[in-house]
Amino acid sequence: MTTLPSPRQLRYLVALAEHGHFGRAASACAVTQSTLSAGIIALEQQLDAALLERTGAKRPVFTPLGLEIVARARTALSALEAVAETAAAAREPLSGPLRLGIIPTIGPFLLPRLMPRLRDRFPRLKLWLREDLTERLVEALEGGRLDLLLLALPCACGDAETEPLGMDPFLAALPQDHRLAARERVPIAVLGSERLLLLEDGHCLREHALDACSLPGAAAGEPFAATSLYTLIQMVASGLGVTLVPRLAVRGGVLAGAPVAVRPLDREVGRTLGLAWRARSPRAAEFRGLAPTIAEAIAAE
Amino acid sequence: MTTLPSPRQLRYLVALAEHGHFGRAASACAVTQSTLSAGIIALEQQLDAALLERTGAKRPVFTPLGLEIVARARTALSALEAVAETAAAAREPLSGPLRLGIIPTIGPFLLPRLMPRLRDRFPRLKLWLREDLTERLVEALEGGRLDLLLLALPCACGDAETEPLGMDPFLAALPQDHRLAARERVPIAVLGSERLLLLEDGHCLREHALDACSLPGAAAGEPFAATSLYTLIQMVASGLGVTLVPRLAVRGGVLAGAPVAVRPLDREVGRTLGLAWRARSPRAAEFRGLAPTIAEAIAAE
DNA sequence: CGTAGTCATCGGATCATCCGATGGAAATTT
DNA sequence: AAATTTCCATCGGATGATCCGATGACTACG
Repeated sequence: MTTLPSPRQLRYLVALAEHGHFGRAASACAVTQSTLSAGIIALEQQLDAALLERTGAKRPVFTPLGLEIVARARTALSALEAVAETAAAAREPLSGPLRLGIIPTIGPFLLPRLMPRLRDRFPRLKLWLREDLTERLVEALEGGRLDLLLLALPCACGDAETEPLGMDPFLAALPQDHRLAARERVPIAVLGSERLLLLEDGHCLREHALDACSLPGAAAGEPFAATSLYTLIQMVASGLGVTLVPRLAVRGGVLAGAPVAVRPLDREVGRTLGLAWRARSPRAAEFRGLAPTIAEAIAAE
Repeated sequence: MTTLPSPRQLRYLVALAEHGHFGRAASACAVTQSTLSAGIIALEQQLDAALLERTGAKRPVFTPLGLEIVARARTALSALEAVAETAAAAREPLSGPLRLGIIPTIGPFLLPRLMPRLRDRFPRLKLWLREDLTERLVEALEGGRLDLLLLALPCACGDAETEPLGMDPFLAALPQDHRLAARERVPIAVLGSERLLLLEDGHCLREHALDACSLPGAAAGEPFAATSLYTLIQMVASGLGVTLVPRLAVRGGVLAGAPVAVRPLDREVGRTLGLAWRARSPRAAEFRGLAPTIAEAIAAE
């Protein structure tokens, strides 16, 4: 059985790598510079490895091995944190800080109904919200800067674990005087011959809507891409074309009195909303426990 | 910044889970029972979590949370070990114990040429060999019981990292008096109408050979599956049918004087031999350094 | 009722870690 | 060129964590 490096010393090393300065790294660890310096030296002795180039340079310079060790130290430290977090999560589930990422085509429309429910059922939960495109949210999730994502499935979310929450059907949004507005339901087939407006690239809603209509991506005229669902609706109201909006957004008030008619499609298509989290997160069980409440908010009128 | 659990106490906990007995776990950790007991209690207090059911039972019983914590403690400990191992590997690369798994259609034929080369170039390397089917080797690799695999690609080796070492072409093996033995090269197309003998299920060589001939798996008569390349050759010698053998095995002496003719095929097909290791292994760089030597042994006459 | 087995607790010794002060080298200023 | 500043390494002494051996408490079993 080999002797394991001390987590404290690993923390010193990681802090030193982050700050590039003994003194600042020391105060970040709430110890004196001498302690941190001695800790690094002791670590180098225990590992029998040169981590820093001791050339008397102004700033500490890491050897290649040193950088490698720093990377492994980071993962070891977060694995240790996971032990403590698992215990903390079991102590009082669904409490404490939770960093939630939401895509822009869900957030503004769902949160007004979701937040009161969450405050009601999990009063000790402290939600930190961040709204961004799927791709960036997934990056932040994998980087550990977010704990949980609320987005539209399927998505390229790597090795994250996902849980579907419910269907969000698409509705056709038309200018009020459009000839199709007279019909009870809009056939998907005719959309291909209309001027179909979409969100700009990067919004998953764009791809999901095209998929739903079985249209190729190129069919969408690029100059008419909107930057948000609100502006998209305004464009429809101006008679520039038609679009698909998620029912969630309509219920969330995206129309806001604009002269736009929404009609169901002749075949129910839509997107599936879902949660995503790091598969190895100590709080995975908690997140699953959150799902019913969110699903309820999605299904609510 | 949260307070991290002590690795020592985590080790106590894991040992207790493994031995199910305070005294034996303690001696496994080279401490007294009292130390281990106190360590577990201190860990429970620091985590503020009940890990054991303290019912005065004969054997320690873990709570569900306790088992979860044990699992996370294991990964945290191995992450810490990885730090130390990275330093050790950098100190003297390609030395120390290396647990190598090899599939049966490579091992007996390559090792006689490989081992002297390894002893020559890496005299401090201590090889532990295990021969088994691909599937079990991959299991052992992921379970940490093996460090490195030598097998035929492509294989379902999960998230392991692989490095190709070289091509091992297939040759047709025929009874010496077989009519095809008179030809310089054997056309792949005619093999479908011959009685094709293969290794039994589980050997990757079986699938790779069928793939090479673009034959469906069902085409192989099950009653004629052999358990090793040696017995397969004996079956060919007895006139039961024909087969494909890797050139590596022929050069390794699999024929052993049997009345069997080997002929190249009309199109060069074969399998790719390669190495596989856990992507996060601290010794990944070492393993890559091993590849040229093995490739040389494969390519050698 | 006594014995064996097992885990928890206690007192005292030991060792790792920490801090403040100081040393010494390089960069910067005067 | 000398003085000053900045920065990292080292030292001595205080503190706290960890360890051990002995002992206590509980259960199981004959």
